[in-house]
Amino acid sequence: MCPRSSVQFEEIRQEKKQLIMDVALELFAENGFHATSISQIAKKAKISKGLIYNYFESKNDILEEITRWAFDNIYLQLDFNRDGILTKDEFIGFIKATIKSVDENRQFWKLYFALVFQPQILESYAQKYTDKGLEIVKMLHEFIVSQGSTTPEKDLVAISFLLKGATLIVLTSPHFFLTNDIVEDTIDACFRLISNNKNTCHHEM
Amino acid sequence: MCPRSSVQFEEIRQEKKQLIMDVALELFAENGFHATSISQIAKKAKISKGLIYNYFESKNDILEEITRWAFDNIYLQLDFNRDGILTKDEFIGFIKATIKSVDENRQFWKLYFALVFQPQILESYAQKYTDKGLEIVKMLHEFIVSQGSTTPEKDLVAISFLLKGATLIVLTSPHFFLTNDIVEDTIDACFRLISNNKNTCHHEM
Amino acid sequence: MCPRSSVQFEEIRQEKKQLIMDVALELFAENGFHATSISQIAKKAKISKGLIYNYFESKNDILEEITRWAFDNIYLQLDFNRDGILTKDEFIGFIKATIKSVDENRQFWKLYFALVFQPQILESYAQKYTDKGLEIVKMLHEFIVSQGSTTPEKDLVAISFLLKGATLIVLTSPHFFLTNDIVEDTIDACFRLISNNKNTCHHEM
Amino acid sequence: MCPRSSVQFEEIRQEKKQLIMDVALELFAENGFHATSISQIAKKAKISKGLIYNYFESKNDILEEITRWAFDNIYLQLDFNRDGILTKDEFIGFIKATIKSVDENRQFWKLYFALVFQPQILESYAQKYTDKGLEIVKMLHEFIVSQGSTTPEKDLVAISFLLKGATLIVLTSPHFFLTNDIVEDTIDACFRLISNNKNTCHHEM
DNA sequence: AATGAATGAGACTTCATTCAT
DNA sequence: TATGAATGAAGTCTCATTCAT
Repeated sequence: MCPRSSVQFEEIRQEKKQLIMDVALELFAENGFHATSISQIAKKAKISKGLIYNYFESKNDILEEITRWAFDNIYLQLDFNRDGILTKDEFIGFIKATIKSVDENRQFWKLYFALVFQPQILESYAQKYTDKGLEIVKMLHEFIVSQGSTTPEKDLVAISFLLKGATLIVLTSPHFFLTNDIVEDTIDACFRLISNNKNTCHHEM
Repeated sequence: MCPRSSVQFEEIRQEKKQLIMDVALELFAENGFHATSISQIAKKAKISKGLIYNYFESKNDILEEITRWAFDNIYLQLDFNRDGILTKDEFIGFIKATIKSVDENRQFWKLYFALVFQPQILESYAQKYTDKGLEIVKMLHEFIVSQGSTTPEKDLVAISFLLKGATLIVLTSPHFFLTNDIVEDTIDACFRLISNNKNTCHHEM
Repeated sequence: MCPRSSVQFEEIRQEKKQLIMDVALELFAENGFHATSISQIAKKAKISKGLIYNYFESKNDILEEITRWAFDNIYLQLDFNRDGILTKDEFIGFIKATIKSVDENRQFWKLYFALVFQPQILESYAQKYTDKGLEIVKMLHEFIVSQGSTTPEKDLVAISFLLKGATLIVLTSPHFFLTNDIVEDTIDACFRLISNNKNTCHHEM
Repeated sequence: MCPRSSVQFEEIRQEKKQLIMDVALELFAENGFHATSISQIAKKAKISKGLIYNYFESKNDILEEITRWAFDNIYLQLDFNRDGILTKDEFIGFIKATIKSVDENRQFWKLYFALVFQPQILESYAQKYTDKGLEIVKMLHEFIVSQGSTTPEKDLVAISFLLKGATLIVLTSPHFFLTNDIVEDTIDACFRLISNNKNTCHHEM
């Protein structure tokens, strides 16, 4: 049974690799990168330690591949701006998708925030994340302007905070809030901010 | 050749202990708890590894003491609700103080967020943090109601998100924003949200 | 290039584990548990320190496994009382076996006495040893009675002392006595004590 | 109060030294030499660690001094053979004194046996102990002969075993036996052995 | 005489990684 | 492809000992 000959090798490889990444993501997200050992991953994936090194060069490489994969499959999907201009529905869709993504890919997003706070773990993707972030910001800015806001910069900042805060809450307090409520409240607040500044109030600090 | 007095010893102890905690906080915040070794702390503090164990029972104990200390000296100060009711100025002061605190105690707050995402590292303080958090939420809710908001729950959620998002931005993107701007924009957005529900705008400072 | 079969692995494990236990017993017996380091064991066994932890959970675990093993393979054999009653030959066999066992398993018995004097090192087996000891005492008592002794309690005590003393001498002064002489003298003394109470002497072998 | 000038220094020194030795003996006997730390000794003696090194050169030195002291004050007293010949009463007194000494100096004798089993801890006194032991053996032999034993060698061996076993029991099972009973039984057995061999029985092995 | 802060060697233990099979 | 025994560096922690005061 030992020397297998078949053309499905590549398929098996891909499945094994994905299995390892899935398990590793779960453990990294739950316990942190440094607190997760190769042994743990191997045991949970029900394979040997050695096999992992058949698919990945190092423990760090697992993290990098997870990040690359998640970046392509999760982060990149957060883009509704196909034609460069966001309609109102697209904006709503974007907010909704972002928060739902966090809810559904909890593990990745926990890892994402961990990496944001300890950027030296994985320097290679910092720039990629930043670029994508700027792109989103630009997209939002254009939308706010298109909605007739007279203080688009202020609104952009506030909406960014709102969204960031919302995702954080989804991640850290899932038992306190329903995701749907969070989505609704966030969208609602966004529009109240945009529409409100047509008769904005000034106060100094 | 008299031995040092116990007062002298106590002084030395306090100074050295604080030194270790300062250095450890810096490294924990920068690299994470697990990625920071006792050796690194010792080297950076310019003392021997062994000495650290004269002051702390374990690496975990260092973290606990840092957390305890920071909790008492940083987190607890974020409370302007001395009499149970927040005035408008106190609310503004609270927002301002929160964001400034994050800006000024960047290291602690990075550690705080890391611990939020890996709560198993330090279980002892989770409850304390949660309790404090709930207290703040209650305080904010009362303020929003006192301001005549017709949708206080919605506003509370939105303001919580705003504040959380703002602190996160202060921590992670200090080069993109001026803290003063963040403070101003956050306060501004808060009031726009609250006042928006009344369809009027008459808050002065 | 097939992987080893699990049978092969099991073989390797058993051999290596026994090697470590043999070496550790030797060093524990010679230098004491606390004075023996994992490094010493590894060096003497010609393996790496790390490998030891592939087989044992801790240094204490090595001691426990040695003790468990020795208990089953050495201590438990000191029982000739298969049917609950000791014949004269069985008694002689028991004395002989006990002393020979000490002579042949010098290392274990040195460790045994060390543990008797520092019971806190290994609390798990104290009870087991005690139970076995009481069983032996009971067996001896019955034998002495069966031999018609008029002072079985006195004889039991004396014979216990004799045997304990004999084993101690075998352990500590092997160069002063021949084991065979010790065996003979001990048996001789036992019977002299028993028969003395009857003022007769008629035991053959 | 610091620079004291007095002639009682030497007295204080002796008292302190004895205090340290007492505490150290207690801990060594209870936990073993290696498992006892200088810190423990200092704490239990209510002095500082540093002070110990004012009186002893090293941890090993403490052990040596304890052993020297105990040898002179405990072990050496086990000698009733003032004039080279042991009377019957002196023999009884010797047995009694030996067992009582073990009972009363439990800590030292536990340490003694620990050192017997791990002689490399303290090589300097091994010879001294051995010499003393041989002297006692010689004394006993002469007594046995003087009592008219026809098999003095056999008796000597048996009595040695008896005594060794008795001391061991006193040390390890103090709750099972009354020391007085042990003394009585041991003396009784000794004389039964000596007197019995006037009509000894032969059996082969 | 007395203190305890400070050191550094070395203890136990973990773990990423290699390698023979 | 797959295994897990094996390694060795590095981590946490302990402790005998030194030393300034």
